[in-house]
Order: sequence, then C-alpha cells, then structure tokens
Amino acid sequence: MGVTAGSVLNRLLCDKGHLTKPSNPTTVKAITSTILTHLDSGHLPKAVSILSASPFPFQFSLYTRLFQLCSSNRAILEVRKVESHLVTFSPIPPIFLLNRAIEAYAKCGSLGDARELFEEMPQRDGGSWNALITAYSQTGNPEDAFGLFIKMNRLGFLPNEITFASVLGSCAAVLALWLSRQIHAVIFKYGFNGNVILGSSLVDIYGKCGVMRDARGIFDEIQNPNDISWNIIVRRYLEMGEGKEAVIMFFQMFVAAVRPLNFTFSSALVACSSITALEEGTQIHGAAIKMGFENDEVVLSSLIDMYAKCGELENACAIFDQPKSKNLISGTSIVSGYAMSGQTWKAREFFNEMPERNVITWNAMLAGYTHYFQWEEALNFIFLMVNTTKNIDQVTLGLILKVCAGLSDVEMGKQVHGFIYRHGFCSNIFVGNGLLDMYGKCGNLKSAKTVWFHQISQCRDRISWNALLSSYARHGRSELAMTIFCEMQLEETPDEYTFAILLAACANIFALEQGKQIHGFMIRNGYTMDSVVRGALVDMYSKCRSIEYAIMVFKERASRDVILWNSMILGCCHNYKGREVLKCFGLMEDEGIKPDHVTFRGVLHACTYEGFVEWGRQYFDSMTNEYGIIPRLEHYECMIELYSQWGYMDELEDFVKNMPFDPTVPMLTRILDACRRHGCLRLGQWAAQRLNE
DNA sequence: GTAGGGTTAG
Repeated sequence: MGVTAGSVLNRLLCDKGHLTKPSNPTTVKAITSTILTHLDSGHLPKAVSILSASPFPFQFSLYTRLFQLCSSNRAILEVRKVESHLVTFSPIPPIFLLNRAIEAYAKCGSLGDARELFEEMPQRDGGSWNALITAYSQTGNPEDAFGLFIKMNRLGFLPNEITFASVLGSCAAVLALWLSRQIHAVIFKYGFNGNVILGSSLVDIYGKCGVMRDARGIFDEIQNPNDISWNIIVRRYLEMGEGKEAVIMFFQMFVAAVRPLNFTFSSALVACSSITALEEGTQIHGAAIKMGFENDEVVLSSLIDMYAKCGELENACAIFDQPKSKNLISGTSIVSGYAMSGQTWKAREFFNEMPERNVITWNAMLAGYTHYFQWEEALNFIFLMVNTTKNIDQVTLGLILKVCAGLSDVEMGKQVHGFIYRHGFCSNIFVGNGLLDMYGKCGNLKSAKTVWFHQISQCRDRISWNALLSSYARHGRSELAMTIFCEMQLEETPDEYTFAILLAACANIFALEQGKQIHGFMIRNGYTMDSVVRGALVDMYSKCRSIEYAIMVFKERASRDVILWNSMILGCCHNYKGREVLKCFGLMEDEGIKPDHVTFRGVLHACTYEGFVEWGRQYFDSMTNEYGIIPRLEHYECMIELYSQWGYMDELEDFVKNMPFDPTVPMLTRILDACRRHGCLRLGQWAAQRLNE
C-alpha cells in the first residue's frame, strides 16, 4: 500500500495525458454494465477490481455509485482504488466527485485520507468544506469541526444549510449552548430559519441543554415539523422529566397528521409509565395497532412495559403471548412488573422459565424482593446470582447493600464494601450512596462518615445528603441532623424526602416548633404533600403531644393509604388514646384499606394499655384468620405484655407454650416478672429454667 | 449531492 489519496492525485495532476488513450465507446459501455451487475449482486470488491483493470475513464455517475456503496460497506480500500482510478483517467475530476470521495473516506472512518484529499485538491468549493466539516463532526471531533467552520468563513466560502447542520451536530455533541445561540442568530441572518432540519437540530440542542422553553419556542416556529422534529420534542420532554408534556405533544402529532416513528411511540409510552397514565397508554396502544405497528418489536416491548408498570399485568402478558413480542427485554419487563407489584412469587416463576436472562433481569427480580422487604428470599437470590452469573453491576451492588441494611448485617455490608473497593466501583455515586445508607441504617455512623468524606465527597448529590441526614436522625442525633441540613442547603435543594427525615428527627426530640416551621416552609414553597410526608407530619405532631394538629393533617385530604393510617394509629397510641385507635381501625376498614403488620402493632399496643384483653386476643387471631398476615416477633411480644400486665396467667402460659418459635430472653424475663407479681409458681419456674438454658 | 432524531428492560 503506502499509496494515499492525495499523493496519487498530485502526481497525476502534474503528469497526465499519456495515460488517457481514446477508448472504444462500446467497450466502456460493456464494462460499465458488467460492473453494475456485480454491484447489484453485492460484489463490490469484484466490481472495483474490474474498474481498476480498465485503463480509461467511466461516466461520473458510476463513480458516484461506487463511492456510495463503499461508504455503506465501510470499504476503505475500495474507496482508495476508486478515487485513484478517477483521478488517473479523468483529466479534470469534477469537484463534486472529489467531495463524494472525502465523504466516503469519512464514512469509512479514515479522517486522514479525507483530510489529505481535501488539502491536495487543486480547487475546492463550499461542498468540499461541508464534506470535511461533516467528516470531523461525525467522527467525534467537534472542536476541529468548529475550527474548520471559522476558517471557511474567513476564506470567504459562504456557509449553507448543510454547513450549519454539521456544526449544530457538533454543538449537540458537546452541549455548547452559548455557541449554539450564536449560530442560531447567524442562521436567522442568512434566512435559513424555515429549514426543518436546522430547526429540529436547534430543538435537539436546546432540549439537551435543558432549556425546554427555548426548545419549544423553536419547535413552534418550524413551519412543517416532520416525524423527526416531533420525535425530538417528545423525547426531550420525556428526558427532562416532563412526561405529561411528552404525551400531550405525542397526541398533537396526530392533529398535525404526521405519522409517528416507532421510536416516538416508544418515548410516548415510557412517558405514560412515568406519570402512570394508563388511559393515554391504552389509547396509544390503539393508535399503534391502527397505524400498522402491531408487529414492531420496539413498539410491542414498550407497550408491554407500559402495561406492566401501570400494574396491568394481564394486558402485558396478553401482548407478550403474541408471537412477535417474546424477547429478553419484554420478558424482563414482565418480571419487573410482577416483582414491583408485590407478586414476587409470580415474578420468580416467570423468571425461572425464561430461556435467557441478563444482569438487568436478575436485578429486576432482586429489586422486587428488596422493595417488599423479603430479605431472606433476597439473600438466597443473591447467592444464586453470584454462583450463576459473573455479571454484577452497580445496580446489583446497590440492591445487595439494601439487603445488608434491611438485615442490619454490617459484617456482610463490610464484605460488600471490600468487593466494591477491589472491583473499582468506588467512584460510582449510586454505589457510594448505597454504602453510606447501609452504614447509616446499621448504626455504624463512623463508617458512614468515612464513606462520606473519602468516597463521595467529590460527587455527592441530594441522595447522599439525605442518606447522611437520615443516618443521624435515625440514631438519635437529631440536633446534628438539623445542622447538617443547614450545610446541605448551601449546595442542594431539599426534596420531600429530606423533609420527611427532618420531621422524624423533630419527632424524636419533641421539637414541635421546628417541626411546625418545616411544615410551614413546605406549604409556602409548594412541596407536594404525599402520603410519606403527611405520615411524617402526623407522626411528628402526635409525638409532640399535638394530636389535634396530627388529626388535622390526617383529615386534610381524602387520599389515605395504609402508611398514613398507620401513622395516625400509632399517633393515637403515643397519646394513649386506645379507643381512638380501635375506632381508626374500623374506619380504615370502611375505606377499604387493608391493615398490615404495623397496624396490628398499634392495635395490640392500644389493647394492652386500655386493658382490652379479650379484644386483643381476638385481633391477634384475626391477623392470620382474616387478614392473612403472619404475626411477627413484635406481635408476640405485644401479646405477652398484654397477658402479663393484666394478670391473665393461664392464657399467658397457653400462649407462650404454643408459639411457633422459642421465646426470646426479653420475653422470658417479662414472663418471670409477671409470675412474681401475680404469684404463678409453675410458669415462673418454667421460665426461669428456660432462661438458665 | 451534501444535513437532523431515536433502540424499549433493573
């Protein structure tokens, strides 16, 4: 080899004429047709070798065709041969053909050849500059593209739409908002502002830079936005978290009678999931069928995921059962849908039957277990995962840390920390926050601090701050949490979660005034009062002995989930209002809210201090019989306390000896104490004996 | 004759 484009050209331009013998037109025609036949059957190298062996010029259109095919086949050697033939046998190769050659070199990834040819061209036009700028822009050299653009202007070549499109492409690659605005102005000056492609590119850049108002302004000025323009605006709204606007724009497309691309369907459906807009999603499903996308894999997968995320597992499965829908991605959507709706058992069944899985599938399953606090299952699944697949990523590690935190297993957490350190996941903010949270939840504040200062101080975000706050608040360091909150505000805007943590901190130290201030701050600044925040408020007010405020917050809005009811019930417990607890329990049932284990903790607690021994027993039995809730250790503790406190020693003995597990040390101590107080020798001796064991 | 967007799952 060693023969480069420019050198061939230069040599031949100095020394030509003797090579271009007059050729027989019929021969040229015959060879042209042979070459074309080879091209049609996909034999590019063969076609090019015939060309190279023919010492006479061909029609320019043949060279154009050849350059095109070389580009799409990324055949760099063939481009060199075709260019070499062109400049050898055509006395004055037209500039446009050499521009095609530059483009072909660029498409084959050889900027060097493109640049050399450009340098050695005897004459260049605007197209030559465009070709080179595009070459640099598309091969990931945006700065060089900008430089060429400036040079071109200095040399007096007028930029056209093509030039601007390439330069804007470079702007998008480096998110150069300021430069884009300037180019935008120049585009306007040259009168290209009606151009659909340039308009769409500007929408693209402004959207990527997060200035959606400007993006939308440009979009609205495009006279006839095409499918690509719409695709951009829908996608950008989605990426900026404005799912609702994305869906609205998608439906606007139909008004404008532009046929959506499958990708646009996909974006719109993701947007529907993000705002749980099932109705709109279903409408989009209908539109997809009507417009003939019923066999489009991307659209089908997106539909399955939308239904799964909106909790419509039956619909999701129905689509999945269609022949064209089954693939790894849609299968993972189904696993995730079951897992995140609490049906982890069904998710697992589906998971086990999948023909192939990847790390995302495994993570989806694990996420279900952790989301529903099924730590044992999660732990077993992690062992299975580690033994089956070597593929573990930062999401897996984050989930594993969540399991360590859930089990308060700091030893395992430390092992995971070691793994993270050894495998270079330290710089990952997701993993770093997971570590911080794990140490915080396990009560190891020292290690949490170490992670904070040494691992995530460079890249910490709001989640890191919240994790730090909550670890202090959770372990009785409420005042410190307040101080940290002040520091946090210097670099992050607090969110709803931050305030829920702070309210819990206030509740712990009975800081009613500060709690009220936070409540007021949230209202004034328009924060959403979701059920978590309202629960935290109810909890704070009731713990601060301000039960009237707690009830006010509780009643404020009609939507109440089990978490909020539990906050209210436990709030009543704190204020020793046992009858209200039982009243709440009844009202909750009337609203159709299913009680959970926390609810029963409150109810049993109320029965204990009110002395409703028989009711307490009935509520405890109803957990298994009526509500299908398996009583936990704390519920057994409640019952032991209930019987002990009110001297129901026979019931106590019967209850303790029928428990499905051995009584714990605190339980035995409590029983022994009750036996002393109420003079019950037999049970007392039994408990003492068990204690000694 | 050259130019723009997008690839669904944790």
